[in-house]
Amino acid sequence: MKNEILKQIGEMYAPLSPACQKELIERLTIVTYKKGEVLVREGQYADKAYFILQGCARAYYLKDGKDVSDWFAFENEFISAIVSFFSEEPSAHYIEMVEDAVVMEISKESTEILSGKFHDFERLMREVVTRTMLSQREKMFSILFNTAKEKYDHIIRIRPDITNRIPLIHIASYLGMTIETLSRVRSQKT
Amino acid sequence: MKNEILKQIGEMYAPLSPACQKELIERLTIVTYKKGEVLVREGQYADKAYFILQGCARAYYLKDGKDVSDWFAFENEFISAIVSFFSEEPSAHYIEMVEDAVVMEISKESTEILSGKFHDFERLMREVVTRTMLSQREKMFSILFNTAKEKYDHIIRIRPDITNRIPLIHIASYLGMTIETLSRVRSQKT
DNA sequence: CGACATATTGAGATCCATCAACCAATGTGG
DNA sequence: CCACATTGGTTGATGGATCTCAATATGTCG
Repeated sequence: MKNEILKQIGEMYAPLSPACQKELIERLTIVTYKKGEVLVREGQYADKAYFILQGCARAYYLKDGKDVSDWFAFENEFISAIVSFFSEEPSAHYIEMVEDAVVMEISKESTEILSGKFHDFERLMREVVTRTMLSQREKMFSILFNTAKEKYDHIIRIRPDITNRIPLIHIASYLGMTIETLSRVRSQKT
Repeated sequence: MKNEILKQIGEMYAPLSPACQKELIERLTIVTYKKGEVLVREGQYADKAYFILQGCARAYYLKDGKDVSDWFAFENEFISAIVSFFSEEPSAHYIEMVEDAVVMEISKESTEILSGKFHDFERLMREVVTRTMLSQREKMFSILFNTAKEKYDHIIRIRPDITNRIPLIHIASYLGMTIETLSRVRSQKT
Protein backbone atom coordinates (compact mmCIF):
# COMPACT_ATOMS: atom_id res chain seq x y z
CA MET A 1 0.00 0.00 0.00
CA LYS A 2 2.54 2.59 1.07
CA ASN A 3 4.74 1.42 -1.79
CA GLU A 4 2.03 2.21 -4.27
CA ILE A 5 1.54 5.67 -2.88
CA LEU A 6 5.23 6.44 -2.84
CA LYS A 7 5.54 5.36 -6.42
CA GLN A 8 2.78 7.74 -7.34
CA ILE A 9 4.30 10.62 -5.37
CA GLY A 10 7.60 9.91 -7.04
CA GLU A 11 5.97 10.24 -10.43
CA MET A 12 4.09 13.38 -9.51
CA TYR A 13 6.93 15.26 -7.85
CA ALA A 14 10.41 13.79 -7.88
CA PRO A 15 11.65 10.18 -7.76
CA LEU A 16 13.18 8.76 -4.60
CA SER A 17 16.01 6.26 -4.31
CA PRO A 18 15.25 2.82 -2.86
CA ALA A 19 17.16 3.59 0.33
CA CYS A 20 15.23 6.78 0.85
CA GLN A 21 11.94 5.07 0.08
CA LYS A 22 12.66 2.39 2.61
CA GLU A 23 13.33 4.80 5.43
CA LEU A 24 10.44 7.02 4.40
CA ILE A 25 8.02 4.10 4.54
CA GLU A 26 9.05 3.40 8.11
CA ARG A 27 8.24 6.96 9.02
CA LEU A 28 4.85 7.18 7.37
CA THR A 29 1.69 6.36 9.23
CA ILE A 30 -1.74 5.83 7.79
CA VAL A 31 -4.59 7.17 9.88
CA THR A 32 -8.34 7.37 9.47
CA TYR A 33 -10.35 10.36 10.63
CA LYS A 34 -14.01 11.09 11.00
CA LYS A 35 -15.73 14.05 9.42
CA GLY A 36 -15.32 17.12 11.60
CA GLU A 37 -12.19 15.94 13.38
CA VAL A 38 -9.63 18.66 13.93
CA LEU A 39 -6.02 17.74 13.16
CA VAL A 40 -4.38 21.03 14.05
CA ARG A 41 -5.57 23.90 16.21
CA GLU A 42 -4.59 27.54 16.32
CA GLY A 43 -1.58 28.07 18.57
CA GLN A 44 -0.17 24.60 18.11
CA TYR A 45 3.02 23.94 16.25
CA ALA A 46 2.25 22.11 13.04
CA ASP A 47 4.32 19.00 13.47
CA LYS A 48 2.87 16.95 10.63
CA ALA A 49 2.12 17.09 6.94
CA TYR A 50 -0.79 15.11 5.54
CA PHE A 51 -1.34 13.42 2.21
CA ILE A 52 -4.98 12.70 1.56
CA LEU A 53 -5.73 9.20 0.35
CA GLN A 54 -9.47 9.43 0.66
CA GLY A 55 -11.83 12.22 1.72
CA CYS A 56 -11.08 15.87 1.96
CA ALA A 57 -9.62 18.33 4.43
CA ARG A 58 -9.80 22.03 4.96
CA ALA A 59 -7.31 24.55 6.35
CA TYR A 60 -8.83 27.67 7.83
CA TYR A 61 -8.16 30.43 10.30
CA LEU A 62 -10.13 32.89 12.35
CA LYS A 63 -9.99 36.46 11.16
CA ASP A 64 -11.68 38.71 13.72
CA GLY A 65 -13.56 35.67 14.91
CA LYS A 66 -14.76 34.71 11.44
CA ASP A 67 -13.97 31.37 9.85
CA VAL A 68 -11.95 31.92 6.67
CA SER A 69 -11.02 28.93 4.53
CA ASP A 70 -7.49 29.01 3.25
CA TRP A 71 -7.09 25.71 1.44
CA PHE A 72 -8.89 22.52 0.54
CA ALA A 73 -7.18 19.23 -0.15
CA PHE A 74 -8.72 16.25 -1.90
CA GLU A 75 -7.44 12.82 -2.86
CA ASN A 76 -3.72 12.73 -3.70
CA GLU A 77 -3.01 16.20 -2.42
CA PHE A 78 -0.91 17.46 0.46
CA ILE A 79 -2.16 19.67 3.23
CA SER A 80 -0.55 21.15 6.30
CA ALA A 81 -0.66 24.20 8.51
CA ILE A 82 1.83 25.44 6.05
CA VAL A 83 3.18 28.60 7.64
CA SER A 84 3.81 26.89 10.94
CA PHE A 85 5.25 23.82 9.27
CA PHE A 86 7.86 25.80 7.37
CA SER A 87 8.52 28.73 9.64
CA GLU A 88 8.42 27.09 13.06
CA GLU A 89 5.87 29.53 14.42
CA PRO A 90 2.69 28.53 16.22
CA SER A 91 -0.05 27.91 13.72
CA ALA A 92 -2.69 30.47 12.87
CA HIS A 93 -4.49 27.69 11.03
CA TYR A 94 -6.84 24.95 11.95
CA ILE A 95 -7.04 21.83 9.86
CA GLU A 96 -10.19 19.78 9.90
CA MET A 97 -11.61 16.88 7.95
CA VAL A 98 -14.58 17.83 5.83
CA GLU A 99 -15.40 14.19 5.11
CA ASP A 100 -14.46 10.88 6.69
CA ALA A 101 -10.94 10.36 5.50
CA VAL A 102 -7.87 8.17 5.18
CA VAL A 103 -4.66 10.13 5.46
CA MET A 104 -0.97 9.42 5.25
CA GLU A 105 1.02 11.39 7.78
CA ILE A 106 4.64 12.31 8.21
CA SER A 107 6.11 14.26 11.09
CA LYS A 108 8.00 17.47 10.62
CA GLU A 109 10.89 15.85 12.41
CA SER A 110 10.95 12.99 9.93
CA THR A 111 10.98 15.39 7.00
CA GLU A 112 13.95 17.16 8.55
CA ILE A 113 15.85 13.98 9.15
CA LEU A 114 15.14 12.68 5.68
CA SER A 115 15.99 16.01 4.09
CA GLY A 116 19.34 16.00 5.86
CA LYS A 117 20.08 12.42 4.95
CA PHE A 118 18.80 12.11 1.40
CA HIS A 119 19.46 14.57 -1.35
CA ASP A 120 16.50 13.24 -3.30
CA PHE A 121 14.13 13.82 -0.40
CA GLU A 122 15.35 17.38 -0.14
CA ARG A 123 14.51 17.72 -3.81
CA LEU A 124 11.04 16.31 -3.29
CA MET A 125 10.46 18.87 -0.57
CA ARG A 126 11.64 21.60 -2.86
CA GLU A 127 9.26 20.43 -5.55
CA VAL A 128 6.32 20.43 -3.16
CA VAL A 129 7.14 23.92 -1.91
CA THR A 130 7.70 25.22 -5.42
CA ARG A 131 4.31 24.02 -6.59
CA THR A 132 2.66 25.42 -3.51
CA MET A 133 4.30 28.75 -4.19
CA LEU A 134 3.12 28.73 -7.79
CA SER A 135 -0.45 27.91 -6.88
CA GLN A 136 -0.45 30.61 -4.20
CA ARG A 137 0.44 33.02 -6.95
CA GLU A 138 -2.42 31.89 -9.12
CA LYS A 139 -4.80 32.40 -6.27
CA MET A 140 -3.40 35.86 -5.71
CA PHE A 141 -3.93 36.91 -9.31
CA SER A 142 -7.44 35.62 -9.15
CA ILE A 143 -8.09 37.76 -6.09
CA LEU A 144 -6.54 40.82 -7.68
CA PHE A 145 -8.23 40.76 -11.05
CA ASN A 146 -11.31 38.61 -11.10
CA THR A 147 -14.84 39.56 -10.19
CA ALA A 148 -16.80 37.41 -7.79
CA LYS A 149 -18.46 35.65 -10.70
CA GLU A 150 -15.17 34.95 -12.45
CA LYS A 151 -13.67 33.51 -9.29
CA TYR A 152 -16.62 31.21 -8.82
CA ASP A 153 -16.61 30.11 -12.45
CA HIS A 154 -12.90 29.40 -12.21
CA ILE A 155 -13.14 27.17 -9.19
CA ILE A 156 -16.01 25.28 -10.77
CA ARG A 157 -13.94 24.75 -13.87
CA ILE A 158 -10.95 23.34 -12.04
CA ARG A 159 -12.96 21.43 -9.43
CA PRO A 160 -16.46 20.76 -10.75
CA ASP A 161 -17.54 18.65 -7.79
CA ILE A 162 -16.53 21.10 -5.10
CA THR A 163 -20.07 22.24 -4.36
CA ASN A 164 -21.01 18.65 -3.58
CA ARG A 165 -18.19 18.17 -1.13
CA ILE A 166 -17.63 21.54 0.53
CA PRO A 167 -20.39 23.71 2.07
CA LEU A 168 -20.91 26.98 0.21
CA ILE A 169 -20.04 29.01 3.26
CA HIS A 170 -16.49 27.67 3.09
CA ILE A 171 -16.21 28.13 -0.65
CA ALA A 172 -17.28 31.75 -0.19
CA SER A 173 -14.59 32.56 2.35
CA TYR A 174 -12.02 30.66 0.29
CA LEU A 175 -12.86 32.87 -2.68
CA GLY A 176 -12.73 36.00 -0.54
CA MET A 177 -16.38 36.94 -0.74
CA THR A 178 -19.43 36.76 1.51
CA ILE A 179 -21.86 33.92 1.28
CA GLU A 180 -24.53 36.33 0.07
CA THR A 181 -22.39 37.40 -2.86
CA LEU A 182 -21.63 33.78 -3.69
CA SER A 183 -25.30 32.97 -3.60
CA ARG A 184 -26.13 35.80 -6.01
CA VAL A 185 -23.29 34.87 -8.33
CA ARG A 186 -24.46 31.28 -8.45
CA SER A 187 -27.94 32.29 -9.46
CA GLN A 188 -26.64 34.33 -12.42
CA LYS A 189 -26.58 32.47 -15.70
CA THR A 190 -23.23 32.29 -17.47
CA MET B 1 34.08 39.92 -3.56
CA LYS B 2 32.01 36.92 -4.58
CA ASN B 3 33.33 35.17 -1.50
CA GLU B 4 31.93 37.87 0.72
CA ILE B 5 28.54 37.69 -0.92
CA LEU B 6 28.38 33.92 -0.70
CA LYS B 7 29.22 34.05 2.96
CA GLN B 8 26.36 36.43 3.51
CA ILE B 9 23.93 34.34 1.49
CA GLY B 10 25.03 31.32 3.47
CA GLU B 11 24.20 33.10 6.68
CA MET B 12 20.86 34.36 5.43
CA TYR B 13 19.59 31.13 3.91
CA ALA B 14 21.62 27.95 4.30
CA PRO B 15 25.37 27.34 4.50
CA LEU B 16 27.26 25.84 1.57
CA SER B 17 30.19 23.46 1.66
CA PRO B 18 33.55 24.71 0.37
CA ALA B 19 33.34 22.46 -2.70
CA CYS B 20 29.93 23.79 -3.56
CA GLN B 21 31.03 27.37 -2.97
CA LYS B 22 33.98 26.92 -5.25
CA GLU B 23 31.91 25.66 -8.16
CA LEU B 24 29.20 28.19 -7.51
CA ILE B 25 31.68 31.06 -7.67
CA GLU B 26 32.80 29.89 -11.10
CA ARG B 27 29.25 30.02 -12.30
CA LEU B 28 28.36 33.45 -10.94
CA THR B 29 28.80 36.55 -13.01
CA ILE B 30 28.66 40.13 -11.83
CA VAL B 31 27.04 42.53 -14.23
CA THR B 32 26.20 46.22 -14.16
CA TYR B 33 23.01 47.62 -15.65
CA LYS B 34 21.71 51.06 -16.39
CA LYS B 35 18.40 52.36 -15.11
CA GLY B 36 15.61 51.31 -17.43
CA GLU B 37 17.41 48.29 -18.87
CA VAL B 38 15.20 45.28 -19.36
CA LEU B 39 16.63 41.95 -18.25
CA VAL B 40 13.73 39.69 -19.18
CA ARG B 41 10.86 40.23 -21.60
CA GLU B 42 7.45 38.65 -21.83
CA GLY B 43 7.56 35.46 -23.86
CA GLN B 44 11.18 34.68 -23.07
CA TYR B 45 12.22 31.79 -20.92
CA ALA B 46 13.67 33.09 -17.68
CA ASP B 47 17.09 31.57 -17.78
CA LYS B 48 18.65 33.53 -14.94
CA ALA B 49 18.14 34.52 -11.34
CA TYR B 50 19.51 37.80 -10.05
CA PHE B 51 20.85 38.87 -6.70
CA ILE B 52 20.92 42.64 -6.32
CA LEU B 53 24.18 44.03 -4.99
CA GLN B 54 23.35 47.65 -5.62
CA GLY B 55 20.31 49.42 -7.02
CA CYS B 56 16.84 48.05 -7.42
CA ALA B 57 14.84 46.02 -9.90
CA ARG B 58 11.20 45.54 -10.66
CA ALA B 59 9.24 42.57 -11.97
CA TYR B 60 6.03 43.43 -13.75
CA TYR B 61 3.60 42.13 -16.32
CA LEU B 62 0.99 43.49 -18.67
CA LYS B 63 -2.59 42.85 -17.67
CA ASP B 64 -4.88 43.92 -20.49
CA GLY B 65 -2.12 46.21 -21.67
CA LYS B 66 -1.62 47.80 -18.26
CA ASP B 67 1.68 47.69 -16.40
CA VAL B 68 1.26 45.85 -13.11
CA SER B 69 4.18 45.59 -10.71
CA ASP B 70 4.62 42.22 -9.15
CA TRP B 71 7.78 42.51 -7.12
CA PHE B 72 10.57 44.88 -6.20
CA ALA B 73 14.04 43.80 -5.18
CA PHE B 74 16.58 45.96 -3.40
CA GLU B 75 20.10 45.34 -2.15
CA ASN B 76 20.73 41.77 -0.98
CA GLU B 77 17.51 40.39 -2.40
CA PHE B 78 16.83 37.91 -5.18
CA ILE B 79 14.64 38.56 -8.15
CA SER B 80 13.66 36.50 -11.16
CA ALA B 81 10.80 35.95 -13.54
CA ILE B 82 9.79 33.47 -10.95
CA VAL B 83 7.02 31.49 -12.62
CA SER B 84 9.05 30.91 -15.74
CA PHE B 85 12.18 30.15 -13.78
CA PHE B 86 10.52 27.39 -11.80
CA SER B 87 7.90 26.07 -14.16
CA GLU B 88 9.75 26.20 -17.47
CA GLU B 89 7.05 28.18 -19.18
CA PRO B 90 7.65 31.36 -21.17
CA SER B 91 7.63 34.34 -18.89
CA ALA B 92 4.63 36.58 -18.42
CA HIS B 93 6.93 38.93 -16.57
CA TYR B 94 9.31 41.62 -17.52
CA ILE B 95 12.21 42.50 -15.28
CA GLU B 96 13.73 45.93 -15.47
CA MET B 97 16.19 47.97 -13.49
CA VAL B 98 14.64 50.88 -11.66
CA GLU B 99 18.03 52.35 -10.81
CA ASP B 100 21.56 51.87 -12.12
CA ALA B 101 22.56 48.57 -10.60
CA VAL B 102 25.17 45.95 -9.89
CA VAL B 103 23.79 42.45 -10.03
CA MET B 104 25.07 38.97 -9.45
CA GLU B 105 23.62 36.48 -11.91
CA ILE B 106 23.34 32.74 -12.11
CA SER B 107 21.89 30.77 -14.97
CA LYS B 108 18.98 28.41 -14.54
CA GLU B 109 21.19 25.71 -15.99
CA SER B 110 23.81 26.31 -13.32
CA THR B 111 21.25 26.09 -10.56
CA GLU B 112 20.10 22.77 -11.97
CA ILE B 113 23.59 21.38 -12.23
CA LEU B 114 24.49 22.55 -8.74
CA SER B 115 21.21 21.28 -7.30
CA GLY B 116 21.91 17.88 -8.78
CA LYS B 117 25.48 17.79 -7.62
CA PHE B 118 25.30 19.33 -4.16
CA HIS B 119 22.79 18.47 -1.53
CA ASP B 120 23.46 21.74 0.27
CA PHE B 121 22.73 23.78 -2.83
CA GLU B 122 19.45 21.96 -3.23
CA ARG B 123 18.72 22.98 0.34
CA LEU B 124 19.58 26.59 -0.37
CA MET B 125 17.15 26.55 -3.29
CA ARG B 126 14.49 25.09 -1.07
CA GLU B 127 15.05 27.83 1.50
CA VAL B 128 14.76 30.53 -1.12
CA VAL B 129 11.55 29.07 -2.53
CA THR B 130 10.10 28.53 0.93
CA ARG B 131 10.64 32.14 1.91
CA THR B 132 9.24 33.32 -1.37
CA MET B 133 6.15 31.21 -0.77
CA LEU B 134 5.70 32.61 2.72
CA SER B 135 6.02 36.19 1.58
CA GLN B 136 3.54 35.57 -1.24
CA ARG B 137 1.10 34.47 1.41
CA GLU B 138 1.62 37.62 3.43
CA LYS B 139 0.96 39.69 0.39
CA MET B 140 -2.20 37.73 -0.29
CA PHE B 141 -3.59 38.31 3.18
CA SER B 142 -2.84 41.95 2.84
CA ILE B 143 -4.82 42.07 -0.38
CA LEU B 144 -7.70 40.15 1.12
CA PHE B 145 -8.17 42.05 4.35
CA ASN B 146 -6.52 45.42 4.30
CA THR B 147 -7.91 48.69 3.06
CA ALA B 148 -5.95 50.79 0.61
CA LYS B 149 -4.68 52.95 3.46
CA GLU B 150 -3.58 49.96 5.51
CA LYS B 151 -1.70 48.49 2.58
CA TYR B 152 0.11 51.73 1.99
CA ASP B 153 0.98 52.20 5.64
CA HIS B 154 2.30 48.66 5.76
CA ILE B 155 4.66 49.03 2.86
CA ILE B 156 5.94 52.31 4.26
CA ARG B 157 6.61 50.60 7.56
CA ILE B 158 8.60 47.74 6.09
CA ARG B 159 10.32 49.82 3.40
CA PRO B 160 10.30 53.48 4.45
CA ASP B 161 12.41 54.67 1.54
CA ILE B 162 10.33 53.06 -1.17
CA THR B 163 8.69 56.29 -2.29
CA ASN B 164 12.10 57.77 -2.95
CA ARG B 165 13.21 54.89 -5.10
CA ILE B 166 10.11 53.64 -6.90
CA PRO B 167 7.61 55.84 -8.78
CA LEU B 168 4.17 55.93 -7.16
CA ILE B 169 2.55 54.51 -10.24
CA HIS B 170 4.43 51.25 -9.68
CA ILE B 171 3.76 51.21 -5.98
CA ALA B 172 0.06 51.62 -6.71
CA SER B 173 -0.13 48.64 -9.04
CA TYR B 174 2.01 46.59 -6.68
CA LEU B 175 -0.50 47.28 -3.92
CA GLY B 176 -3.41 46.46 -6.20
CA MET B 177 -4.96 49.90 -6.38
CA THR B 178 -5.12 52.73 -8.86
CA ILE B 179 -2.73 55.61 -8.70
CA GLU B 180 -5.60 57.94 -7.87
CA THR B 181 -6.50 55.91 -4.82
CA LEU B 182 -2.88 55.81 -3.72
CA SER B 183 -2.65 59.55 -4.08
CA ARG B 184 -5.73 60.10 -1.91
CA VAL B 185 -4.54 57.65 0.69
CA ARG B 186 -1.20 59.41 0.91
CA SER B 187 -2.84 62.75 1.54
CA GLN B 188 -4.80 61.38 4.48
CA LYS B 189 -3.14 61.95 7.82
CA THR B 190 -2.49 58.83 9.87
C1' DC C 1 11.59 76.33 -23.15
C1' DG C 2 8.59 72.56 -24.75
C1' DA C 3 7.18 67.87 -24.22
C1' DC C 4 6.00 63.90 -21.85
C1' DA C 5 5.75 61.32 -17.88
C1' DT C 6 4.20 61.65 -13.09
C1' DA C 7 1.00 63.13 -9.60
C1' DT C 8 -3.18 65.42 -7.61
C1' DT C 9 -8.03 66.47 -7.31
C1' DG C 10 -13.04 66.10 -8.40
C1' DA C 11 -17.57 63.79 -9.67
C1' DG C 12 -20.13 59.86 -10.86
C1' DA C 13 -20.57 54.83 -11.34
C1' DT C 14 -19.93 50.12 -9.72
C1' DC C 15 -19.11 46.17 -7.16
C1' DC C 16 -19.60 44.06 -3.19
C1' DA C 17 -20.20 44.09 2.09
C1' DT C 18 -23.42 44.66 5.61
C1' DC C 19 -27.70 44.16 7.84
C1' DA C 20 -31.96 41.94 7.95
C1' DA C 21 -35.74 38.92 6.82
C1' DC C 22 -36.93 34.58 5.29
C1' DC C 23 -36.97 29.59 3.84
C1' DA C 24 -35.87 24.56 3.86
C1' DA C 25 -33.80 20.63 5.84
C1' DT C 26 -32.19 18.36 9.81
C1' DG C 27 -31.79 17.31 14.49
C1' DT C 28 -33.38 17.07 19.43
C1' DG C 29 -35.58 16.78 23.78
C1' DG C 30 -39.82 16.23 26.17
C1' DC D 1 -44.15 12.96 17.04
C1' DC D 2 -44.55 17.72 17.78
C1' DA D 3 -42.35 22.29 19.06
C1' DC D 4 -38.30 24.41 18.60
C1' DA D 5 -33.46 25.30 17.66
C1' DT D 6 -29.70 24.93 14.40
C1' DT D 7 -27.47 24.95 10.11
C1' DG D 8 -27.09 26.19 5.29
C1' DG D 9 -28.76 28.92 1.83
C1' DT D 10 -31.54 32.74 -0.63
C1' DT D 11 -33.23 37.39 -1.39
C1' DG D 12 -33.76 42.51 -0.73
C1' DA D 13 -32.34 47.32 0.59
C1' DT D 14 -28.63 50.38 1.70
C1' DG D 15 -24.04 52.21 2.04
C1' DG D 16 -19.09 52.46 1.50
C1' DA D 17 -14.62 51.78 -0.66
C1' DT D 18 -12.59 52.06 -4.73
C1' DC D 19 -12.57 52.44 -9.88
C1' DT D 20 -13.23 55.22 -14.00
C1' DC D 21 -13.17 59.28 -16.52
C1' DA D 22 -11.70 63.91 -16.79
C1' DA D 23 -9.32 68.16 -15.74
C1' DT D 24 -5.46 70.22 -13.77
C1' DA D 25 -0.77 70.59 -11.63
C1' DT D 26 4.16 69.42 -11.17
C1' DG D 27 8.00 67.89 -12.37
C1' DT D 28 12.15 66.53 -15.33
C1' DC D 29 15.00 65.94 -19.20
C1' DG D 30 16.54 66.70 -23.81
